[in-house]
Amino acid sequence: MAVTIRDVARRAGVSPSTVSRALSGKGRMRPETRERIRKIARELGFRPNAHARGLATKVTQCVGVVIDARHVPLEGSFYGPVLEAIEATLDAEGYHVVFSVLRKHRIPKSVVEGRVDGVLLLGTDIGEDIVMPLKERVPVVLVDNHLPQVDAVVGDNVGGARLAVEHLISHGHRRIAFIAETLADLSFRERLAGYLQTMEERGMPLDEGLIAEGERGPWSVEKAMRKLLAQSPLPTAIFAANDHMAIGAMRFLEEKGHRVPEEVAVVGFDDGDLAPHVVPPLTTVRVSRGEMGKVAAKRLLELMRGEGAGAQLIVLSCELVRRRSCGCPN
Amino acid sequence: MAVTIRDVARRAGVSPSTVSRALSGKGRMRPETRERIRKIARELGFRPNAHARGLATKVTQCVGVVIDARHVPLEGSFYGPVLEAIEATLDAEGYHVVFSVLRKHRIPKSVVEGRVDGVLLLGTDIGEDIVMPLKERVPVVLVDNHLPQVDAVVGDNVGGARLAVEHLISHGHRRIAFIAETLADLSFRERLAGYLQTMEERGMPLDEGLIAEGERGPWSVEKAMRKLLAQSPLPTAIFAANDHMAIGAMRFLEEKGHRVPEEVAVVGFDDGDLAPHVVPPLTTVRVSRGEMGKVAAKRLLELMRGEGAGAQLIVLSCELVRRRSCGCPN
DNA sequence: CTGTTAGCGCATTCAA
DNA sequence: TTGAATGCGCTAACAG
Repeated sequence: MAVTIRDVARRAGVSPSTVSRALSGKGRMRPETRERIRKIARELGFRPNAHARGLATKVTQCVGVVIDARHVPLEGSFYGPVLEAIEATLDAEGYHVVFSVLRKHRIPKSVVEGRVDGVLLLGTDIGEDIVMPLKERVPVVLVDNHLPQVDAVVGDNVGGARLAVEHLISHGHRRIAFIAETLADLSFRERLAGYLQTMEERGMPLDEGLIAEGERGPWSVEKAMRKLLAQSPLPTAIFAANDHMAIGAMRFLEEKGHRVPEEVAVVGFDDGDLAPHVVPPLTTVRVSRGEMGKVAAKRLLELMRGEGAGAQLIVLSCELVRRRSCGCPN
Repeated sequence: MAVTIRDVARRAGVSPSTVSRALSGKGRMRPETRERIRKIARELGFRPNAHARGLATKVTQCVGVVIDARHVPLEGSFYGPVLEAIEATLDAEGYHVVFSVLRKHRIPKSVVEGRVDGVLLLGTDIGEDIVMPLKERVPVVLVDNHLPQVDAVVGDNVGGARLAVEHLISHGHRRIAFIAETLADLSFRERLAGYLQTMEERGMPLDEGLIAEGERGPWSVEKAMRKLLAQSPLPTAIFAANDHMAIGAMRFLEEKGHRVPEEVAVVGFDDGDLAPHVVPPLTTVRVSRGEMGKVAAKRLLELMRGEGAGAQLIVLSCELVRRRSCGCPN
């Protein structure tokens, strides 16, 4: 059996509650006794039992990090670095991370069992049906997604898309297409909006035929690209809603004998692990995933401390990473 | 306040202890009362409080998954899919995953605070200094690493290396080099052993100059490759201890004007996310990371149930994934 | 400033 | 088969 607060108390000749106070730092007491007790606790190797403490205080010192199942099968998942940053930030404040995957849209066990003081929800496609019930029990911060009245941190999808499209325009392109796996995802719709705005502002030809949606699953790129290649004249550039689509598009173009970027330039979004390694290296929009995790964790910390009234939406700005697929040299 | 066992008891007209029995399934009781109580509990939306239960039973229903810090900064980390498989396996058994990163070789807080019933340690480089203290408190399973007297699941590094080298030999190569970031890692030493064995058995020229170790950090590939390129004649093939080294080697060779695989064939190890996407696509040795996580989780489950006396080492066999960097067509 | 008392919610004796 | 009593280890009122 591990050493308890009573052992320490006995050894120090005081009561358990005094030990509790000495260790927690709450309430006033003679500094010298406090120090003496702390020293004894250290010597005895005392470790507060998390369950006992949780039972008494109703705080767990744990936060749930739940990832939408839709994002996990993808290797090189976008969220790995986010998770790492979250863990680092939370660990520094003495919190633990309870990691889980959101399956079948059932609200996470960790929350219903009262195992966590707050929740970070990662995924672009988590709806109110799941967020609202959670939010009634613990503070919630959405990552890479947002909903009215809920705290969230997201990348600047609209701004990032503008960067991409502006860049393509600066290369002299006018017929610029947009492709996405789906427009069901909020992020992708926002990127489309950025595309649309920029095209319109810059007086580019806006054409239904230049906007193609794929579908979930392996044939997504195929479907979207077939539509684009049916256009004439062909678009001279493609802005894809994420790297995955962009890379798929490059492969497809190559197969059909179109050269990238000479005939068709391509820009992606995410700056995932693959981007620098594909051929040609992919120009893409980056939002720092580590920053995203860190900021989200910090916001949740505030919420759990009862600070920060009123939901806030934190938008992280994006940058364009120029590589070769857009037509930039070297 | 959430509904407790007492609420259910009151509603059912029985005592709290009866409810506890009904819900836990332990101890005999009239099946109809059991059902009646369970039904009421369901209606009331009763959720056992994890802390109370943990305090009473000393089981947490949590397992710690800790990843060596050395592996986390790498994007596209090898362990993402392992983590996912672990979570899925454990979740199915009602366990929660407490995720953390092993920093500065300090034994994880989650364990010292008694928050977990068992621990999965991921990382090739975790030593006895950290494993042994942990093992005294809870069952431990090592993943991708092994130590005497400790349960572990690993890929068959030796066998995998043999596969790679045999394949290169079958392409007609004789001067086959081996490179690794470091030989401090057990996995890499095992891969070297597999290389050595195969070369010797097949009567290939074994040459100190064909074995190059890099160093931790960005210059690793550079250092190892310089050594190889100083040889004459040059090796005609390179077996790299992991994909990272293999890809680096390909870039280096390309820069120096050597064509892969025509002049120098390259085979990696891991089959990470990048392998199919680099140019030429990398031939590499795969050990299923999902399987690794699943098997490790299952073993830990056994251990936590008190089954499985005596440490066991579970070796997962590898397969060679043939792509183009080895000289295979298409 | 410190000790006493009384739970937190559940599981588990032991009686009935 | 069921209920009452007790304790898991800690915190928090309230006295002293």
